[in-house]
Amino acid sequence: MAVDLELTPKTKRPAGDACGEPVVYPDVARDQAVRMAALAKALGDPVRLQLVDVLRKHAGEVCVRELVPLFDLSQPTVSHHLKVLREAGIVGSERQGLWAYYFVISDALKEFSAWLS
Amino acid sequence: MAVDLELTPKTKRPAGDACGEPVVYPDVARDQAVRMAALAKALGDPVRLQLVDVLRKHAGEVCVRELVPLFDLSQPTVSHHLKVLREAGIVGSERQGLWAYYFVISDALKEFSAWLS
DNA sequence: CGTCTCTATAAATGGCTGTCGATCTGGAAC
DNA sequence: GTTCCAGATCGACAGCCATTTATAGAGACG
Repeated sequence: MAVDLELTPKTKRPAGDACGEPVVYPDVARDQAVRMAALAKALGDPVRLQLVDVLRKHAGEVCVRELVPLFDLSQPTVSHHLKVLREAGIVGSERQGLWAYYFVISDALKEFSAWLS
Repeated sequence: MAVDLELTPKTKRPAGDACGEPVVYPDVARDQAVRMAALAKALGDPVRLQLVDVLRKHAGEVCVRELVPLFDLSQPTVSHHLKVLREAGIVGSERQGLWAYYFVISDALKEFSAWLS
């Protein structure tokens, strides 16, 4: 799950030696880094992180109207944050009549979580 | 490790019932959300995520001069990203003579990683 | 039909961010 | 000393972001 870079030989500098030629590794995972950074970016806001937290604990049970008063924000702002999470693939939503129920997509954070561990 | 919100009773709506009164939980962890979101934000850039990855694998072995050519970026930009990571508490640096060696602070991502799992 | 409720979108805005070139600092080597 | 080198900082600029108010859309209900 490591994110390798666009380097090549994977030599190791002798311990005492100073900083010299770039020690370079093959570019295996620039796109992986882009994927995971996109997830991290979506989680990089306290509101969205709390949204994900509450949705993980109450998947499919919470409608937007219940989420709004949890934050000192207007309804459109909460809707905006939910949209960011949706576009990041972290949450999904299901509309039932007048209400929209959100839930965390279970495997969305798997790759990122594994890398982080 | 859950991030609770500024809610109170922790009632659960009957399953069939529609979206009604806000179901509210005690505000236990707004600051925790702020902390973790700051970490996520710092990781929310592919360059920084790759920096953390390479530093995790080569802690204290890599100087900035070796990091720069890994990215299609100028030295000041890489230095800027390292600063962001430093201010987020994710990496530290030690200056040895002319070179600066960076390393990932081991416990920095622990809380976030645990929440994510 | 009209009206009310819940949610999403639009437009505007102030602030933050990623990037660069140029410059500064401090140590090494001559 | 002077010169060179690694790294950090500065100033500027373009693009993105979080927020708000206002509005639109879609379904329930009378």
